[in-house]
Amino acid sequence: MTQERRKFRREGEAQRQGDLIAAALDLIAEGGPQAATVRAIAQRAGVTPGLIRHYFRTKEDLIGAAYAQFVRRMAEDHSATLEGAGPDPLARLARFVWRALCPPLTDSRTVGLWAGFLHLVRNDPRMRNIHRTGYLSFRDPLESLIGECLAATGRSLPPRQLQAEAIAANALIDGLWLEGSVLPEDFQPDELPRLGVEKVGALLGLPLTDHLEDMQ
Amino acid sequence: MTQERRKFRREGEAQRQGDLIAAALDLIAEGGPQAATVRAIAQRAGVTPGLIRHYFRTKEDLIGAAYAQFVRRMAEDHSATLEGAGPDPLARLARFVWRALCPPLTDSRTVGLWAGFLHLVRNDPRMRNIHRTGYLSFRDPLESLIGECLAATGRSLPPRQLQAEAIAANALIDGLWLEGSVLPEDFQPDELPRLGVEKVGALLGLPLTDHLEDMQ
DNA sequence: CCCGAAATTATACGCTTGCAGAATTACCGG
DNA sequence: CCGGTAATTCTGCAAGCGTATAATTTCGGG
Repeated sequence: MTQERRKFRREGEAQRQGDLIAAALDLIAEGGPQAATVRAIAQRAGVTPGLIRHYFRTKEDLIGAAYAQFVRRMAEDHSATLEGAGPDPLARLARFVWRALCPPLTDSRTVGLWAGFLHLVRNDPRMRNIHRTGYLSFRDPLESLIGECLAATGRSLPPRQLQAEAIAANALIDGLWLEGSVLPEDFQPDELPRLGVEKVGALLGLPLTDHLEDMQ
Repeated sequence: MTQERRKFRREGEAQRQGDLIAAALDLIAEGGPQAATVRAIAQRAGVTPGLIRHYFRTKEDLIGAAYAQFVRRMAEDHSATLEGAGPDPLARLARFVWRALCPPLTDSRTVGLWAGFLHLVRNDPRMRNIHRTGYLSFRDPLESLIGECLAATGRSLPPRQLQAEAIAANALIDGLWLEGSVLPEDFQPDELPRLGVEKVGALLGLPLTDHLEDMQ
């Protein structure tokens, strides 16, 4: 009884690469890099292991491509949240903070990916650059928004102090993001984004809570 | 030529377990869980792989013990920082925040361990409990300190709002801890703890910066 | 001084891993 | 409808993994 060869369909390069990257990200998010074996990735992508080497020179290349996509998606998703917002800087800042603390940015998958990639990022300068790009693409818009808000309320700061405000606000968001993602059952729905908007406002002395109704 | 057996010295159980745990933590901090193989741990501890199974029933047990020690050390180190402080609640809170953002709590090793353990913590309820213990042993004292400070300045909050303040302050500290640990070259020495004390003060409306001279 | 218990090493096994190359199959252009 | 191309599967390999167990060495007590 010769068992027959598995049937398959041909797909384009972009499709298959996308499938493989998505599978790798899923596995890393759930179980860390150790869970993303060549065989597991292939199985989740619905192909056989050998195909990976047809689209990526090595497994490390695939992981690198996956990280790049992860960072790019995060940045795109979040910068897109400002498009629907009006012109009022305070409303825009409130929305920016709120959205940073909602899914998909705040969920266990994201922090799982973040932690899973940390050591790869640390030990590979190429990945380190990808990381920095993503970090700044989050902090820079935040700094601009804060600057606009302060200017709108009559205050304005020298660049260095403005940057410090952005770092602190960003840290507050990051910390809430971290806690909410790691211990999700400790927070009620909306508690985290609400807390974020409220406390970033307190940090900067801005009445952000006035814009809470616009959310959700 | 029969190559001779390796010489060795007998050590007590505590000593060897400690060595093995330390070796495992080193490896996880540097390269994540995947770097902490039985053979690598043994080599770094200066013994042969078989010995691990003499002191730990399984590798998973060793990793669990390592995580427990890591969490315990962090909590001990940090709660010890309050012992040298005076009775003034404001000074105590300032010191608490300052110390949380200095080495050894803020360094790349700590965040490396934190990230390395994340997925193990997620998927193992026993480790999850260890984690929660450590997290609360940090947040609870913070909440008490904030309560004392607010009481001392005449304000006092219902428990629920006090807890929210503690969560936010803790998040701010966590976020700064994260950023400082991941991108250490982006911050000058003392910039991070100084920022932390200043911004936690801003968050709570407390004059914490008055106590900055006592640090260092 | 030596003997027994326990600490430590050595060896081996079955399994998984990433990678390589040959074999096969699906699909497109004629 | 058919042939060529390349997308995909299949098989195999060497290395590394955690674990099990037997063989040795150390060292304190008689």
